[in-house]
Formats: sequence, C-alpha cells, structure tokens
Amino acid sequence: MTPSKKHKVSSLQDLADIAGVSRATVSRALNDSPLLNDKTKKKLRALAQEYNYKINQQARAFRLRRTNVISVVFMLDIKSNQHMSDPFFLDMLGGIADALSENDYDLLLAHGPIMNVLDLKDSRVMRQSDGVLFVGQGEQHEHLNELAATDSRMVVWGYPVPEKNYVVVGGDNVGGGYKATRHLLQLGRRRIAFFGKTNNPENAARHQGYLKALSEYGLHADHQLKVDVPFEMHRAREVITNLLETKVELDSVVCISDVMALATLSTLQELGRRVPKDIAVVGYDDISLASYSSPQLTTVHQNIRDAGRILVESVLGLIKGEEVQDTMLASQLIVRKSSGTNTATN
Amino acid sequence: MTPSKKHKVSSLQDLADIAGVSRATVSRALNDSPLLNDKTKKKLRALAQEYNYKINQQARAFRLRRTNVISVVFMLDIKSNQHMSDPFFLDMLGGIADALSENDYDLLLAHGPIMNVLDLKDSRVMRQSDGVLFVGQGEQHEHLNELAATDSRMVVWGYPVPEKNYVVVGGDNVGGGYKATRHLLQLGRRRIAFFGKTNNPENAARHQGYLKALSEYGLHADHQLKVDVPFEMHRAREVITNLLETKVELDSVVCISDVMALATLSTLQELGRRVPKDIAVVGYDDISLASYSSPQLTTVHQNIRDAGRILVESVLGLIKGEEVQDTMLASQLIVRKSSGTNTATN
DNA sequence: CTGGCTTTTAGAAACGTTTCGATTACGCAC
DNA sequence: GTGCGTAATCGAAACGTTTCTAAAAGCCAG
Repeated sequence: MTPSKKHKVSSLQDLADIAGVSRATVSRALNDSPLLNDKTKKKLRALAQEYNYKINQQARAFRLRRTNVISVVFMLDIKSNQHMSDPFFLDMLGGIADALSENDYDLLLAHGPIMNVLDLKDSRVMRQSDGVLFVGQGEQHEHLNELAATDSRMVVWGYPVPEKNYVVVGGDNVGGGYKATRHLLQLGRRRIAFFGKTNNPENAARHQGYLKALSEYGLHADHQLKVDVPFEMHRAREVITNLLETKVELDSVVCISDVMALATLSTLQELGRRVPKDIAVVGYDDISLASYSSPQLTTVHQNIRDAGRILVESVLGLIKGEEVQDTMLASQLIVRKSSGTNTATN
Repeated sequence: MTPSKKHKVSSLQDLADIAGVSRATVSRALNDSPLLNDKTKKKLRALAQEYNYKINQQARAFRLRRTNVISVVFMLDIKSNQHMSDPFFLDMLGGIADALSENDYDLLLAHGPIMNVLDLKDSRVMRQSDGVLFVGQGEQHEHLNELAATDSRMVVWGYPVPEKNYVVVGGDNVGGGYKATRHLLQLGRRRIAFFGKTNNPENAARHQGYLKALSEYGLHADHQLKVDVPFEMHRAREVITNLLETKVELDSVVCISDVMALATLSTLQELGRRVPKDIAVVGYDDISLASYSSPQLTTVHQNIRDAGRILVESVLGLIKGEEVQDTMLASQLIVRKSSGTNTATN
C-alpha cells in the first residue's frame, strides 16, 4: 500500500544512484532548474516520491545561507507590567504567521520581555533567521536604530519616529486617537480622560490625536485627566479608584488599549458608575473580546490581517534587496451600543 | 572602542589561522571539550571575542543533525470557529516560550488551523525542529497516534485517551469540571447547563466531571441543558438567546472556556438576566481577562507556566532518549465575587 | 638520556546540498 | 559519415562544523 522502500534513501546521492544519474541532476530536478528537460525532471520527481525522499533542510539552509525563517519579537512594556496575554499580540501573531506560511516561511518566536534589543544582536534569533519583525517599539527606539545599522533586514510595527533608519509599518495612531476622542466630543462629552502610558511612540501618537480633537473643540487638556494606568488589573483598579475619589470631574475615557478599557469598564461598574451613561469608555485595537463585554466596547479598529501581510511583505522585500517604504494602515472607529448593533464610522 | 577587526573572521579556520592552531582545537575550545587544557581554551575564547567571531548555526545544525528548535502546533477547533485569539493560547505559548528559552531552545510556530495533522508529517515544521508540541488534540487523536508511530519526539497537551501512544501533559479536566459544577451545587443551584462542544477529549473529560458532580447530588443530566455553543460571538449570542426563549429552566452555566463564559455573561446581561443572581456562570482557564469582567468570573485555574515547563521538559526528555511519563496538573477553582475579593478553594 | 606513558594538538574525513566548469550526447547540415 | 553547434548531464569543489584517528609533545622513572 505505502510506496515500497527497498532502500533507505536519505540523500540526493542515494536517489541519484538508483536513477543512474548524478546528484547534480537530481538536485536540479527537485529545484525545477531550466537546465534539465522536462522528461528527466518528471522521472526523478516521481522517483523521489516513490522512495519518500525528503530533502535535508539543514544541509540546504547551510549551503544556501538561507533558512526560510523569520523571527518575530514582541516588545512588551515591562515597567507597566504589560504581559503578552494581551490578545492584540495573538491577533498580530496569527496575521504574521498566516502571511509567512503563504510565502513558505516559518516563524521563530522570540519571547519577551527584552530589556535591551541590542542583546539580541548575536543571538540565534537574529542569526538563525533571514529577517526579523519587531512588534512595537517600546522605549527602545534608539536601540532599534542601532540594531538597524548593522542588520538591515528588520521591520518594525509601530510609529515612524523622525530619525529612524528602519522600516516601519503601523496604524494611523494619530488618526485613531483623534477619532476616538472626536466621537466622545460629538456625543457631548467634555471631560475626557486619557488612560495609559505614552512612553512609546505609538501611544504618544494616539495621545497627540486626542489633543488634536480637544483643540478642535476649543478645549485644552487637563493634566489631571491624563492617567498612567498600569496593565495589571488590581493596580489599574487602584489607580482608577483613586482618581474618582479625588473628585476630578470626568465624563468619559479614551484608553490606550482594549485590555485597559475592559479593566476600566469593570472597575467603573464595580464602583457604581453607569457605563456609558455616567462615564463613556472607548478602547483601542478591537480585540475580539471587545464585543464580549457588557456594554460592548466602542473601539478603534486596525486591520491586523493586513498588518501581518504588509509586515511580511516588507521584510521579504528587504531580503530580496528591494527598496521598502513605510506603510500606514487606516484606523477605523467601531461604535458599539449595548443593543448589540455594530456600526463603523470614519 | 569596539574590538579591532583586523581581518574578517567568518569561520573556525580563520580564527585557527590567527591563533596558529588547527580548527579542531578552536572548535573544542568553544565547545568546552575536556580534551583541551584550560589555558588554551581561555586564550582561544578571548580571541573569538576579540574578533567578534560567531559560530555559524546553520553549519552546526547541519553537522550535528540538531537544530535546537522545538515546533509548537495549536490544534484549533475549526468547525466551531475557535480562532487563535483565545488568550488561553497566548498564555500557553508564553509559558512554552519561556521554558524553551531557559533550555536554550528556540520556538518555531506552526499556525493552524490544521485540517489533518498528518499533512505536517514531512513539513519543515516537523523536520526543521528537534521535537514538536501539540496544544490540544481537537478531533484528531487518531491522526496524532499515527504521527507518533513514525515520529516519537512529540508531546501533546490534552487528555490521555486510552489507546494513545504519544506522551500527554494536561490539566485535571475531570476534576476541573467536577469542581466547577459542585461549586454551583453547593450554592443551591440545581438547573446547571453545560456550554460547549465535547468533541475533543479535554472537553469531554470536563463534561464527565460535570456529570459526576450532578450524580453525587442525585441529579441526572438534562440533555436540554447541554448546549453546543459556538465560539463566534454573534453565533453564540444567537444560540443562547434561542435557549432562553425555549423556556428551559436554567439557574447556572458551566462553560468550556473563559472566552465562552464571557460571551455568555455578556449575552445574559443584554437579555436582562442578572448574573449571578438569576443565572450564575463559571468559566475555565482563568485567563487574565476573566478578572476584567463585571462581575468577575469564577473559573477553573490551571497553572499554565507549569504546563509550559512540563511540556518542554517532556519533549526534551524524549529527545535525550529518556522514558517520559504523562503528567496531570491540578485544577483549582477560583471563586470570584463582584466585590473583587478572590478566593481559592479545592 | 632513553623509553614509555599521558596529555595535548593536528590532520582529515564526513555531513548533504548547490553550482561552476567540463564533458558527453544529440540533431542537423553538408 | 563527418563536423559542428546546442542541449543535457556529469564530476568536483565548496559551504563550516564536529569528531575520529593519528601524531607530537611533555613528563617521569630508570
């Protein structure tokens, strides 16, 4: 039933011996070289199939100096205790993984937290793969820049800071922050808080969008309304509780991520505030769990599948030696009401 | 400032030439071979450092027939539209990644959904790595068994079904399902539903625990209360809404996962049921977002970090040729009340 | 100083692939 | 049938490592 395995075939040479050709010929047949005529190719491929011969990938990688592997590094914010369990990362990872596999590349995961990106410089992560994708910049823009100086086959998900010399793919963070804030303003809210650290370029850009919307409405930012809410649930709860106790006036919140928005939502409800009646909450990322909360979360959506595809295309482009441009993906506000009906606006 | 790079050193031979020794000696120095005396080792290592020489991992992998890479495959349930964004997977992935990096291994991610595990047989995923971890069995126990017949360096997270011939690490699913259900029974609930498909061994075991608890209280299961709730939010909503409209009596729910529990929670609240007063909900997995809901979710916790560590230890054991036993990790019920105080019970 | 032992280093082969330059086979015109 | 140009295949080298076997060096007793 299974193909006969008369001999144990474990190298091109074995197969060549059986076929009575040289191993160069077999190699060419399997790599579809134009130097071989079709009949020979077909014959040899059939033979390979019959003997269940599979090429030795290690030997191939060695010889070709190419692994067909891309590393992915997640830049977590350690200080504010963001851990990898933010579903946004998983969505991103899935998008990247799909795009890679479509291009016949594998994904090597470098798990954080990474204190200093430069430590990666000579690690297997960098040298065992053909290119690297960084998800997020954290506070390490300078280090990333330095790394890019020696190894150019890297692409970063984040925000294009001015003096960078690496390729960036990112969402429209300014626009996203702006739309989220404008939405609240249009609903008549005026005391809009901003929750989350702005210690990395992406978040800073979102905050910039927030400021822009405020100023369009002739408001200026109240520094009491900008709060560094940590990612850890119980600490977030603490901070928010404190804030409300200080009697700072507050009718809505723009959050740096959906996870933070969900923490906020839960805390507010426990403290007896009605959401969105007393305090409205807007998130960022549109993780699938954002629609699982009650009320469902209004949030800023970025197309993560596109992001993954473009990140992959960009790094593969670099590998091929192409000129690669930065990309900015659109951000879209998803307005959800507790009724369960979804609307998208711009 | 940086170490002088007089020559470009790109192989052992180059370094050997500089040092005036053979490349065998350099290789031994870097691999800490007992055949070399310490002085020579020290000298050569210093030289390697000075010239910033880094060993060629591809060549090494080729020569040693060992990659120091472990593949991880997530077995998603495609039919019920479970996608990878379940944070449980990310927690698991993080645990595995940490344990691997402690052992100086890298992680190759095989992204699902995989229709048939046997398709992986000759893929790079299997052959480019030293071993494979499967997270979940899905409905593919038979295929996994078949795969294990040809390649024994695999470990599966799941439930030890009787005729298996692969190593299994898993939580105490029967116990978990039992504790969740008993908790509700102790609170006086009697009409306890079970939400989720039992088409894979893990979930089936949880359901078995559910039945066990019921029978201890002299109840037998009402088939109307066992509901195949899909993972997709809007479909879950539909199914739950339908269930409630049929006027089936119902005072609580045991869910197959936290994600499903969150969907249930949200739907019930939108339909005007009070949770937990009218209907209590218990989840499974203890994802970090389980404490972000309102009310916070009571759930069954499994120590994912331990799980990752044991999975990794098991597969590395297999690689070393050791005899590896199955492992079952304890499950712990985490009781959360909306007050925000957490309690653990057994 | 020599012989024999142990410790240290060298030389060479091997892993399986791709590819360059060389050789053979083929088809066609004369 | 010979010569020639082109198409198809072959042989050998190379990639960088590890490790086996052999050789050299060092040490000590006599």
